[in-house]
Amino acid sequence: MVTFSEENYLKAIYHLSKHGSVSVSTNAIAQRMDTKASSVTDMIKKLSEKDLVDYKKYQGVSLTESGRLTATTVIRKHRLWEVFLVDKLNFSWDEVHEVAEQLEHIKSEKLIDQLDAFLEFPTHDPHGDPIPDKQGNFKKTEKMLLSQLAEGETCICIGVKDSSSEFLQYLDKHQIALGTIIKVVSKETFDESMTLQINAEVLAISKEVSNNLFVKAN
Amino acid sequence: MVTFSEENYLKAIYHLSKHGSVSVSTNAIAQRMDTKASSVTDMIKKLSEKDLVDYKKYQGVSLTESGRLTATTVIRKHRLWEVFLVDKLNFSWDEVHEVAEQLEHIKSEKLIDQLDAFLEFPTHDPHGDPIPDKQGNFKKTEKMLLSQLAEGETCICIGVKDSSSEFLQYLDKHQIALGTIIKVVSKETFDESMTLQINAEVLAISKEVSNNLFVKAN
DNA sequence: ATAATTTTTTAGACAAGTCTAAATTTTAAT
DNA sequence: ATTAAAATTTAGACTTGTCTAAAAAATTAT
Repeated sequence: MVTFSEENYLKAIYHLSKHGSVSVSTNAIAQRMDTKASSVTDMIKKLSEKDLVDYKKYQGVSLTESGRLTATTVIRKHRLWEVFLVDKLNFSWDEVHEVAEQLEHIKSEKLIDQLDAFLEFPTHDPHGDPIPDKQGNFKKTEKMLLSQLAEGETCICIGVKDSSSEFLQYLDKHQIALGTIIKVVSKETFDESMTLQINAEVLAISKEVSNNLFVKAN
Repeated sequence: MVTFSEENYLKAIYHLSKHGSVSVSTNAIAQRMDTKASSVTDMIKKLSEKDLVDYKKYQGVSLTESGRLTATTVIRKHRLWEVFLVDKLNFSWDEVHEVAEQLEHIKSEKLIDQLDAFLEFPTHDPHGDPIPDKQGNFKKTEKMLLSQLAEGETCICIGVKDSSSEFLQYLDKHQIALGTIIKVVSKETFDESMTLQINAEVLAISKEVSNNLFVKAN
């Protein structure tokens, strides 16, 4: 039995860890969940006890396979309910979040399976975020160059085409690493330059950069 | 802010007190909620503090107007969700309760208003129980048992008294569902059996069946 | 490399909701 | 009207999830 609170922590860890890959700091979780670091430590211990996260003191946490599945199931439920609220109950896209935060914790596999069918197996929620399947898989998004993205799209850095040390140093300097989430804020047509948002920072890049960075669309 | 637990207590008190009129004993609540009398006393104090019940030590509790409205709102939500589960998500009558017990606590006035409209303002849940309006008023129901009808009368199936899965499966097998129109073709006095017309079919039933099917005379 | 700062954890506390066991009040029985 | 039985409440404890304040570890800066 996973409690509401535990589900919320797992969801937060999932989001902070870019789909459960990297490990997440106590403070990051506390900030995201608007709670205290000490509360996070307490909860992490419980999650660890239940084998939902891997945890070593002072080393941050990461989701176990079981924790990841729990998190994606909650996200799946949240997004399916959002579709329901918008498509069937005439909610506007900005009203759904609060209610979906409650509905996502309802426990019934049949409920969510039937809801999925009733909504005709939607692939994205009203905010455009993808809805994972029952196994927690998001539809395969393939490797592409950053330059291929359109304005507003978000992606994850998964590699470089040019692996010269100059380029790598450039990336390092601008805090772009493997797993970094990059959002394309704007894109100029005439020189193919872009403005990116990386964490809280804004960065302008040339086409030489965007043509040499492999990303995975979100 | 009323908690899930408080809502469950108010609902129990409402049901035990026949629509909030008479006062209810601690033990009766404990028995219905499958909890201990001491826990009930503790909770009653909290509810009394919040002016949801009137309470004098050793004298039992009764709902205040505010408590009654909270209780009927929960019952309204429960029953609307049951209709949703059966009508839209293909749940059978006997599967809905557990899930509705969770859904009834979701807090959103808009959600329940829109759900009501989406379901086209149902007056009864799948068990034939009436759905109160927003003010907590139940529509005067002419609900009766099929066995009370005379030969030649027609009615609409609105619910079951016996909700065992055996009975529900029997009904299912013979194409009797919510909203099914039933005509009493003949009625035997000696064993109270009946012959019904359902759609184009004719069906003979025993008094065990007619005594457990709620209908609304047409 | 040591000191200063930040992050994380621990210790101890609190509210909600529950429990057991004991005390108190009410009700029923003689 | 007393006594026995039943119902109810109190007292003290436990769990979950949170907090503050202090201690410990890790990181950063000098």
